[in-house]
Amino acid sequence: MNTRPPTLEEVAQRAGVSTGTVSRVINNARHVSDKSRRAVQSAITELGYVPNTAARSLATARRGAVVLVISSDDPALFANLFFAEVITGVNAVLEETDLQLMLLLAASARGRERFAKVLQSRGADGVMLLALKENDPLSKMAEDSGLPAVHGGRSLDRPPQWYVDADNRGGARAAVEHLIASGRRNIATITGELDTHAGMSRFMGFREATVLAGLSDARVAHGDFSETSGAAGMKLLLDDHPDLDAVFVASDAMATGALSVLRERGKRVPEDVAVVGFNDIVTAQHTRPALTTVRQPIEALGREMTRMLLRLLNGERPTSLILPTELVVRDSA
Amino acid sequence: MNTRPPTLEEVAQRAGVSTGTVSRVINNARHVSDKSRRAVQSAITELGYVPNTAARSLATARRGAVVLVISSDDPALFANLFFAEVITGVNAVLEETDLQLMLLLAASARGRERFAKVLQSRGADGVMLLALKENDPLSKMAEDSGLPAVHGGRSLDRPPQWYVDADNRGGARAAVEHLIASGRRNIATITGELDTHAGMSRFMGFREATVLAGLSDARVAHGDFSETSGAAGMKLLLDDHPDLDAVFVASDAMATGALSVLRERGKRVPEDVAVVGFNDIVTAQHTRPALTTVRQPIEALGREMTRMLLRLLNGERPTSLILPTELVVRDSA
DNA sequence: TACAGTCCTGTAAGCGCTAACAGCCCCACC
DNA sequence: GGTGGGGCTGTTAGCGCTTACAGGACTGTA
Repeated sequence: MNTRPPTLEEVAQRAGVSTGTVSRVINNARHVSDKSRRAVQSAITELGYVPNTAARSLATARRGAVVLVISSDDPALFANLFFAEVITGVNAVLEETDLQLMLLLAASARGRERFAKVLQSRGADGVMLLALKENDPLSKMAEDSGLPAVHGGRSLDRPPQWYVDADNRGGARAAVEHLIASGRRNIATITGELDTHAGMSRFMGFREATVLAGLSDARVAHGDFSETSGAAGMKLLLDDHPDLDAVFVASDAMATGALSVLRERGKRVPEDVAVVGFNDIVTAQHTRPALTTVRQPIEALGREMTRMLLRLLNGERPTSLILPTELVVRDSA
Repeated sequence: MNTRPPTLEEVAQRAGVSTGTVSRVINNARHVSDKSRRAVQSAITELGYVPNTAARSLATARRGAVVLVISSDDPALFANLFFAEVITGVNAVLEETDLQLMLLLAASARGRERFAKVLQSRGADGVMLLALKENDPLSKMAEDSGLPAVHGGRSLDRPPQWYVDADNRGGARAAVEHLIASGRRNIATITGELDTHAGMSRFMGFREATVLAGLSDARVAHGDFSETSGAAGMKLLLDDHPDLDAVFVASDAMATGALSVLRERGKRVPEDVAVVGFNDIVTAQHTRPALTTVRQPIEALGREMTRMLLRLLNGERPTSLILPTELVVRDSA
């Protein structure tokens, strides 16, 4: 549709210097006189020259892009705006560089193939992986490729070398300590899937807080993070431990389920039973009563993953990060 | 970290053919004997060869990527999972091709600069633009670049050549007709910003439905899509038109505000006043009562934008699309 | 047998950039 | 006045692929 964009060579001609010099100016390398530099710069603006990414990539073997891979097809991942917030964080850091962001949803087999292609064809300089399940093949693929890779979250089996994660354990502990501080003594929990790092960590946090306070950690029901499993867990707990006066629920979705069971059973929240959730999903403030919960710093997760990847690309060896969580006190506890 | 990936030339050597032939096999062009083809294919799998994207881009002047640009920094855009859904749709279509998705948040000045760079450096083969405001500079930038560009949504001033939009007018009309069908006669509306295409279309839909039914279209309050403006609008309406028995609200956020005002004023929903929103944001099903609203096909929007862009890249001239909306009947009307 | 027409294949010239290399000039120092 | 060492610059060989172009090997036809 358009005329061909100007090339570096044309800039060189117009500026009356060689291509080498133009290249030096563009990459602001040393050994360029002020005179040449000025000549080149004005030639560049006059021509509206912008370096061709492909040519540069080919010559430098650097791609100028990183890829963010989202593995989970779990709609719950989206339900708390996780996705949008992570990307906002990633973008904020990348804006300061000249790296582009590529996005890949790799839940399907086709998506995994495409990821493999990107890896093999060196289509990106680095990888950020999000929402992997246990033993997710993507993790191994990334590792095998030899590209710098940063993970969001950890898996239980084999923690990745570089990751950023939220402090699930500390968050859970803070939640339970809040319950204790408000006078609760018979505290129960509904756990998430214990074969996930997050699920297990939140459970450990619960145990830590109760045991440290000299309370029982025996009121436990196991869920899978879903709303229905939260409801089921709450029923079990009420049947087995009718004396409970508080419950720490390992996800807001489960907490929503728990709240409706409590309502059915005629328990007042928080008077009879206090409830704390985890995640601060968008609907948490719209439940009745509004849900007290633990918020994860999701945008910061995106930011820090990106910063870590940049360091890796830069040849440094950063250390993995655990980001603090925050207790959001509303009405349910 | 790794040994250099195999090149096309190495494949050629191993297969005992020339690089030209290998290239033909890869791009499955004609004029390759079965024998050569097989030889090449097995060499490829043995070596684990994947074409280098940068080299191919340089040679073909095609980038193998399209960019999705999100302009708005409005968190409301995210609040209904708009973002995630669009991307899911885009990704679904892109998966069938070998195009990669680049993502750019271009709300900031820096973001706009980066967008310009992508455009100028031919960093992508095509563009999808989302959530533009009126007179958004991005729109003009895309146009000037000459790259194929598809818009999600329209602006009032100058509709883009290729766009996909939701049927705001039809959705509004269906909402109001639902109110009429359930016996309401004194129907009000709270509009969105009337300098946006969506805001104006929804208002037009309201007027169309009321006028066609021989009802008054005079009960109007103006809002800006936000929750507080919805509350303010509802107050005005109740003051000016105490006889109203239904209200069509041009966004769910505003509807949420309206609901709380109605509650304050002791109006029962839907008995005294029926309420219909627009967007079907995630919280709509958690309001009290659950909000009847108009759902936009957001994932389909992403899909269709992408399909349209593919056609454009393919040299065809598709026609712009208006996607149907759907009334989701819950408890508020 | 000669000829044109098909297929297939190899060769090589780019695509637009970077970076190593080699020169040049100029200055400082002895 | 000779020597050495910078700083600057031009030249050029790639980076790994695609794609004319120019054959060569066949086939079918005259």
